Amino acid sequence: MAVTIHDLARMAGTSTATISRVLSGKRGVGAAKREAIMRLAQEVGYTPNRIAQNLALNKSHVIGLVAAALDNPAYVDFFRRIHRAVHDKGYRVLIADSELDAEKERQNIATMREHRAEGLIVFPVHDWRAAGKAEHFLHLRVQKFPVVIVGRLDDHGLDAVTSEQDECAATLTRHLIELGHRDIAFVGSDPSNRCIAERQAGVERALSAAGLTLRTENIVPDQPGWVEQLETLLRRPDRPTAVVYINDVCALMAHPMLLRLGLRLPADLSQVAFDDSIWSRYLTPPLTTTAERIEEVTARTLEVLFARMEDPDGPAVRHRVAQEVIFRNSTAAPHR
Amino acid sequence: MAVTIHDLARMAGTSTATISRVLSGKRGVGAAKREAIMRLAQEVGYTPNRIAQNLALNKSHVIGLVAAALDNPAYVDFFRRIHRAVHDKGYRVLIADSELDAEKERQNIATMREHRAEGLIVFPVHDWRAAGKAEHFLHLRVQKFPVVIVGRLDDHGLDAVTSEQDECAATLTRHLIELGHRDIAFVGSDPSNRCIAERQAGVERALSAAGLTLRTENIVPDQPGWVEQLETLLRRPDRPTAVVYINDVCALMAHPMLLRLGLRLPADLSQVAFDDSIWSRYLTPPLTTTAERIEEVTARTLEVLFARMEDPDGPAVRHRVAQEVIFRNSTAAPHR
DNA sequence: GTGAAAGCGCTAACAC
DNA sequence: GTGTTAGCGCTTTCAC
Repeated sequence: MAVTIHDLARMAGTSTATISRVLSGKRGVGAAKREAIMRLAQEVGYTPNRIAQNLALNKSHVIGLVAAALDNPAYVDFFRRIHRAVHDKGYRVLIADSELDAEKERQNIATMREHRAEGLIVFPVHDWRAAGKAEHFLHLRVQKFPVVIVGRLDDHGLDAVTSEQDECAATLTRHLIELGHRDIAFVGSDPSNRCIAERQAGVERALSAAGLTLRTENIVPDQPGWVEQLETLLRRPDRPTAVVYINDVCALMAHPMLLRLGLRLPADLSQVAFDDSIWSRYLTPPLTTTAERIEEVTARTLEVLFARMEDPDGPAVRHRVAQEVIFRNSTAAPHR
Repeated sequence: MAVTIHDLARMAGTSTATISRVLSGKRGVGAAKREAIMRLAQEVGYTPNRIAQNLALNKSHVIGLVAAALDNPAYVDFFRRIHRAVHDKGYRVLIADSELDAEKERQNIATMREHRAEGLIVFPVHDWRAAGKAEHFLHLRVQKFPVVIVGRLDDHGLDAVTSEQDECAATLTRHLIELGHRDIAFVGSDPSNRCIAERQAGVERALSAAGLTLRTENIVPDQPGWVEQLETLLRRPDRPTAVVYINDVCALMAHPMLLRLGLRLPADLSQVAFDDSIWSRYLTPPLTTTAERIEEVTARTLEVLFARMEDPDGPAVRHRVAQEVIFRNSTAAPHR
C-alpha cells in the first residue's frame, strides 16, 4: 500500500501530528524539522490520501456537475469555465450524465450526495409545462442542499440561472419586420418544451406588435422529412420571404436544399436562427443568430452556488441572462 | 450533520455491524430485522457516506479523466461513452482540464492520485517529437499505475490507444490521384505535432508512390491571414487542382473565400480534409473527410484500462484504431 | 444471527 | 514546539 502519514512519522522519528502540520502548511513547527519532513515526503513519494483527509475534515472538496446530455456540444464551453473556476477554489468536479433520462438524473443526484458533494450544478433533463414528478428536486430544496439549476425554466424553487429566450427572439423578428418582411415562417414547433415555447412566444409578440401573425406550418425538425416539408412550402407561390429556425442546426440542414432550389441568399429568402454554433459564421451567407452569454451564465452560476454554500438559508435567487443577437448577412429586404 | 450508521443502529436498537450488513446487501441477517432496517433507513432519509466507505474499503470507485482541453468538441462523444461504460461498472468520473498546459497536466494527475483514482484516462497536452520533460508519465509507469494514454503517439511506454493518421491520409490522397489530380496542395504544416506530421507523411507516401510530390506552400492555419495566402495561391495560373486540409475547420474557414473567387465546387477545385465535424456533411458540396471510430477507440480504451486495473504488471499494450474515410462530393476530376 | 472492537489515513483539541 | 489521543463514518474480523 501507499506510504502514509504514520510511515513518515516513524521514519522521521516524530508524531503524525507534526507531519500533518507541516504537510498542511500550519505554523508551529521548527524550521529544521519542517524542512526535513518536506524532503522526506518528497523522497519517498508520499501522496496524501484525500479520502482520509476529507473524512476527517468532513469535507469532500467536490462540486457535482449533472448534465442532461453529455454529448451536447453547447455545454462544452460552460464545462470548461465551470471547471476552471471551481478548480481555482480548490474543488474538484465529479461529473455525471443523465442521458436525457429523469430516473438517471435522480440517481446521479443521489450519488452526488453520497459522495458528499458540497454543491451541485444541474442541467435538468426535463423542462415541460406538464412537469412530471421531480421529487428529487424538491428534496434538495427541503434539505437546503446547495444546488443551482442551469438552462431550464423549471427551477422547482431552487436557485437558477437561465438565458432569456423571449427577448432575443423578438429582436430577431423585429429585425425582419423592419426589413419589410410580412410573411415569416417559423420552423420548429414543440410548445411543450419551455425553451422553444419562449422563443416562439417572442417571435409572436414582435409580430403581433406589428399587426402581423406568424406562419406556423407545423414543420417540426425532430421528424424525418421536415426538410422536404420546408421545400414544399418554399415552392409555393405564396411562400414566406423569411424563416425563423428554432436553432442553427436546422438552418444548416436546410441549406443544401435551398441551394438546390436555386434560391439566392439572402435576396430570395431571409433566415435567422438561434444558438450561434461554431460554423454559423462560415455559412454562405453567414447566419444571423443569437448567442448565449456563456461567460455571464457561468459567472452567475458560480456566484449563486458559492453564495448558497455559504448561506444555505435565504430565498432562492433566479437569474435570467440576456442573449446576444449577432447580425450577420443572412437577411435582406424582400423583393416582392 | 447527516444521519450516520450509528444513528440507525441506536434507533433500531442494534449494532453498526448489522446495519452495515443489510445496507451493503450482505447475507446473515434475519429477514425481520433486515426489513425493519431498510424501512428505517428509507424513512429517515439515510444517505451512506461514500467517503467513509471508501476509506474503510481502501477503494475510491473513481476513474480520473484528464483532458488536454475540455473545450474541444471532438472529445464530447468520447466523454459520453467513457462515462457511460465506467458508470455501469460502478465507478464515478472525476474530470480535470489541463488547459493545454503541461504543468497543469502534471498537477491534475497528482490530484487524481491523491484522490486515489483507481484508473486514469489521459489525453496528454503534448505530442512533440522533441518530447519535453514528462516525468509525471514516467512516474506512472514506474509505479505501475493503471493509465491509458489516448489520442497521442507519445505514450511514454504506457498503455495507449490512438487513431491511425497515416493510412487514411494516404487513402484520401490516392483518391485524388485516381481522379487525375497531379498538383495537390497541403494546407496546415506543423511537423512538430506528431498527429499532423503523420497525416502529412501519409499524403506524401501516396504521392510519391505515384511519382508525384507534394505542394507545401507553408500555409499554416494557426497564423492569421492564412486564408488570404491560400487565396493568392489559388489565383495563380499554375494553381493546384486539389487541396488537402489538415482538418475540416480549415476547409470551412476557407469556404467563403472560395465562393468569392467564383470557383465552382468541386469542378474547379477538389477538397478533402480530416475529422468529420458535424457540419461537414452539410457544406455545399458535402466534404470528403476522415472520421475517428470513436466507439472503437472508446471500447479499446476501457478494455485496456480495466485489464490493467486487474493486472498492473504485464507489458504495455498499444492499440491503433483505423480511421474511416467518408467519401462525399467535394472532389471531381480536374478539368485541365 | 448478532455485537464488540479494531482499524482505514488523516485532523485537531488538548496536554506537556 | 511537539506528542497523545480521540474521533470522522464505515467495514470486518472474531467472539458469542
